[in-house]
Amino acid sequence: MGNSRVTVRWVAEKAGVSPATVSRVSRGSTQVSPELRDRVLRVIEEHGYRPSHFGRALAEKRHGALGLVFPGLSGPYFSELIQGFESEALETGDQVFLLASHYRADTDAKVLDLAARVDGMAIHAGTVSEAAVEEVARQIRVVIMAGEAGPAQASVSTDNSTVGDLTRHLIVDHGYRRLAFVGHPEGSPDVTARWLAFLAAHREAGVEPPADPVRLGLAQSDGAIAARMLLDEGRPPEAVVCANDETALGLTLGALGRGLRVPEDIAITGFDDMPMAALVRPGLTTVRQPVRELATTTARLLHAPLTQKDGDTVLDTEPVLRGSCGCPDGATRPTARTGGDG
Amino acid sequence: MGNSRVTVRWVAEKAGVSPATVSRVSRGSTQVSPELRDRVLRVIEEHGYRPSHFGRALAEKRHGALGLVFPGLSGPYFSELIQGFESEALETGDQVFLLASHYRADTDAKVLDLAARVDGMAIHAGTVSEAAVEEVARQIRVVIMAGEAGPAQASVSTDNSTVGDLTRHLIVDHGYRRLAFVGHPEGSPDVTARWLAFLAAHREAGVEPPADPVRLGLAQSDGAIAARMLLDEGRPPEAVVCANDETALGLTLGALGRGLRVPEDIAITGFDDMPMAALVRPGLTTVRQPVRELATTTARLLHAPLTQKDGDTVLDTEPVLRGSCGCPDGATRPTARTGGDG
DNA sequence: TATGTTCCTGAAACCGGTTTCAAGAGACCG
DNA sequence: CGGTCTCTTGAAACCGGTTTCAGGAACATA
Repeated sequence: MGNSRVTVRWVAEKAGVSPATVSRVSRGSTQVSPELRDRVLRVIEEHGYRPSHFGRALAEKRHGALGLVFPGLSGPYFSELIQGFESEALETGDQVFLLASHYRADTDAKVLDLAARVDGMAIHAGTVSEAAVEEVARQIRVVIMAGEAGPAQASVSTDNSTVGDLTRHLIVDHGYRRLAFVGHPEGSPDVTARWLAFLAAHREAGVEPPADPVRLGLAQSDGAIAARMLLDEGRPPEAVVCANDETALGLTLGALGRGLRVPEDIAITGFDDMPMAALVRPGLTTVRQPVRELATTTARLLHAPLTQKDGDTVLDTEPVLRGSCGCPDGATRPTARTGGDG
Repeated sequence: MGNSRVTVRWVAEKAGVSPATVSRVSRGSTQVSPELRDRVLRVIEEHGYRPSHFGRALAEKRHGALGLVFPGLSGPYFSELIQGFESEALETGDQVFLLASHYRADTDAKVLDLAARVDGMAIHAGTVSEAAVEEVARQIRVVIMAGEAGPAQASVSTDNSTVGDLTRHLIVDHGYRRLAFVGHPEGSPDVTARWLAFLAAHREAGVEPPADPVRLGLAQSDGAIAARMLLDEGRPPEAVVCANDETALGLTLGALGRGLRVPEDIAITGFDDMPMAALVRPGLTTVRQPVRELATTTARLLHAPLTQKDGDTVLDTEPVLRGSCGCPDGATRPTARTGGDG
């Protein structure tokens, strides 16, 4: 029934009206008399007429769709990101098209292709080349998530400096001196900022930081690999700051599986405050970031008028102290930047 | 530069040719003389002309895109699924549009909307209502992944009966008598089949199965919740068969965090053989399924001619024995269905 | 009755591509 | 030199909607 044979003109003829009237009925315009409306609706119903997306988009000069580009889908971070973005797009009746780069080389081409099918695009920082972003921004509105934007785009990100607070907490409040950092600073702007905050906190506290981070990805399996690298060698660190919760949990699993105790033998922290962080024992000390707000803000910016000056929005984050850093499993705030009270 | 102002006709006038010629050049037809081709290419290059997706799709009556619908993005299973699907679609020059349902109620509407923008759609079983699938199948070609298809669609799935082999292995080879199953059979056809295989193996071995499964989702956090439900009560099971690796790892984390040993205090198995399964200690006993092949087969079916009789494809799976069930951490095959050799 | 409003409707143009078809130019053949 | 064939090119139709614009009917007002 719902065949592609049925077009406006076909329905029009069948109902004995003009294509204009069919169009008006199908878009719900009030400018049609009740009798004609009924007649048209009956034909539409009976033959399962659905306006072609082709024709409508061409005539309206808009797709009614937004693009969302991000690196991969491991874990709840992107899941939350996507859900937030979609719920906001729902408000404006837009469809969302997802594009996961998987860090593949042909991502730029796909993004360009996608740009021809959507009205605006949100791009997670670090997934697409700068040149491709510029090119897309030339055609449609672009917002960068979790990173800085070029002059032509807006951006929304979260405050990564809280990793510095967490690091200070480990050094000052718990007295750890030999820390490690798991994450690949060159891999994404977020990790870069977290690594720099980690270093800055060491400098401030007068403690020698590790020469290099443990350069691994953000998946849980990377945390398991980190466990092998850090725990199977001579002298494990006292505390490990992970770039996100995923790796922190992978590392925890590796430590426990090796018979180590957390935090007595090794303290571990993450970033994101994903649901698992509160469910594991001991609870994972981490940083809570408003992922959903990041997504909804981005979606809203994509709908703002093009003329508006956007600038870069930075959302607040906060430390969440649980058992894995050595705190009792009820959270408190870490030592403030100006002075320490143990 | 790359303004939307530049259309075929505009470029044509600028280059002193007809729109037909511009179209021919832009699609790479050989039926154009070198001089004209050069002239047109120069104008295209200079003004950044990009054929409107609207117009092209309307004229060609195809979108050059496939839809992929699945419930969520937790973990590597869907990541692998998506990558496999995309790599196959790349072969045919198709764009892939992802739609994650997140088990939300408005998924049917989104799927219908998506159906108007793609040439074919792969739908992961259990994400969309039967009625919506039928409706979509009426408009475009549909393939069901990981579940059974209605009469109008094809399907590709993997063999879940291997969970029975694994269960038998736990009962016969390791002598466990009190087993639990973590997963929600009503949630997806895959879990249904795994739960039934779990029950069948009990019946076959003459061992009393648990009255009910532990009805939880497929995320790692569900495994952590299962740990709370199974381990904090009076009498924990000797072995737990989890519906997938994610939950198995969440459960493992919960068990280790409570000071239990795996497999001495509790044996645990999963399904998927994701990368983490081999990285944790002890290694996770699980079932390997060809997720990538599942995806590529699906994508290929979407391109097959519409007239072809499709039927349902079932891909093989195999058990992978590691330390978490009690085996030594080098894998062997479990007891065959006909007889046991301990 | 003449005039002015308001409301409804359809003809036609338009969105931006592709493709068919026929015409014109030039090459080849007898 | 006339006829046929091949190659290149542009005019025009087409894909399936939306929207402008003007005409006609019904109704109100003077």
